[in-house]
Amino acid sequence: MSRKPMVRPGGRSARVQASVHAAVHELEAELGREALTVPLVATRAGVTPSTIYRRWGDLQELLSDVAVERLRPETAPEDKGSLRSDLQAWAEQFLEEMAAPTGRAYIRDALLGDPDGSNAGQCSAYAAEQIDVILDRAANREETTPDVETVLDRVVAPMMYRILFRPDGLDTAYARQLVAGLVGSTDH
Amino acid sequence: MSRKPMVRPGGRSARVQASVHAAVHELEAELGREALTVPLVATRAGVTPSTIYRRWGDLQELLSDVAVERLRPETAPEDKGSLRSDLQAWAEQFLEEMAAPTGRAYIRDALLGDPDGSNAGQCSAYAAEQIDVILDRAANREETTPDVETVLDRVVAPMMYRILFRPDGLDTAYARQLVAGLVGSTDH
DNA sequence: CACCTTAAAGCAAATATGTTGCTTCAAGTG
DNA sequence: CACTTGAAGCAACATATTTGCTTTAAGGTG
Repeated sequence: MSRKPMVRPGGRSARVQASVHAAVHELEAELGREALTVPLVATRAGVTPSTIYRRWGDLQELLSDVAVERLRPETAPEDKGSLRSDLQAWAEQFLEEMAAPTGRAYIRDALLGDPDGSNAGQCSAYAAEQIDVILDRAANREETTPDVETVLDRVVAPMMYRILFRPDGLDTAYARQLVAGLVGSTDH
Repeated sequence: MSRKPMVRPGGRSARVQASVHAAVHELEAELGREALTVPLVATRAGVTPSTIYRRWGDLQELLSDVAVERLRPETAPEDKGSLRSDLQAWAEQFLEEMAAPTGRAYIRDALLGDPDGSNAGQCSAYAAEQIDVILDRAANREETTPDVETVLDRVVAPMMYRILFRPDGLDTAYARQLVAGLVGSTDH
């Protein structure tokens, strides 16, 4: 981790980090992502620009941090009673969130200001965690389950690919179809 | 297409575009991608910075253009005699090129400076074209073939996902395995 | 082939952003 | 309650970006 926080918790650094993140959120909401600049964020956060430059390097790395924070899932995936329906529900929600303009912007930001790939890795880890929960549940029900890597390849990757490279005509049916293709061919 | 060329071909604009692109290539080779700035590129290209700002908007959009140009495949995929071996050879080469540091940088650039997604779409279109050639050939041999979308989902997307989100431990075996999984389950 | 028309390029001044050395502050340590 | 130390503030400086206006040359017209 190049320049990341590693904050003395509770101290001044922590307060600065919090107010900078908050400023980004506010300004994104008020002016839109395009209008953000480091000096602007700094002013809103009540901090000098050089503080931001020294801690984050540049706007992209800051936005990348904020984006990853926002991409962290907030709730465990819902229990729908079977592997297939759990996965479908999760995939549909994932696609809905990520394919929306806001979601796409966060993904791009997370990827962009990420010299060493750690933020991108974090995003993938979040998805893997959620899938893990679903697969564990299925295993406890004695269902046959694919492994996490396979779900990433067959469900998450295609959705992400389309979100990033071919953003048109994505809908929840696509997510269902991917899951059906996987679970259908796995548990015969 | 927001601000793109739309050049009177052969005219001054075309020369400027060519010399700017050339300058980017030279400077990337000499100083590395990190060191590029608009004024630097402008000077090398023998052009004023405002020309670049007006035509491309900013450095990222310029680099995105250049990156897409470089991601264009140069040769048709090799004919290895069967769908499976054609796809495996193509996928291996694709993964090798794209997972290398240079390739990763181009993909990132292409995605990043791409407000409307047209450059990213172009990348995907390149892959689709190559796959199309392979599938046509296979169809002429009377092989059973998946459609292009399926190959994108099952082969290209997983490779891209890992390149972008989990760049570690990628090798050509992974590409082979993806193709085997697809062709195995398709032409039984 | 001279003469318009019109995008696009050049130029330069004004503005905004990013960088750096040095000073000051305050959280944790003995 | 000093003392140490990483992080923040400040200010001067260096670069990069934007903008209004002028000039150039490509392509069309009579």
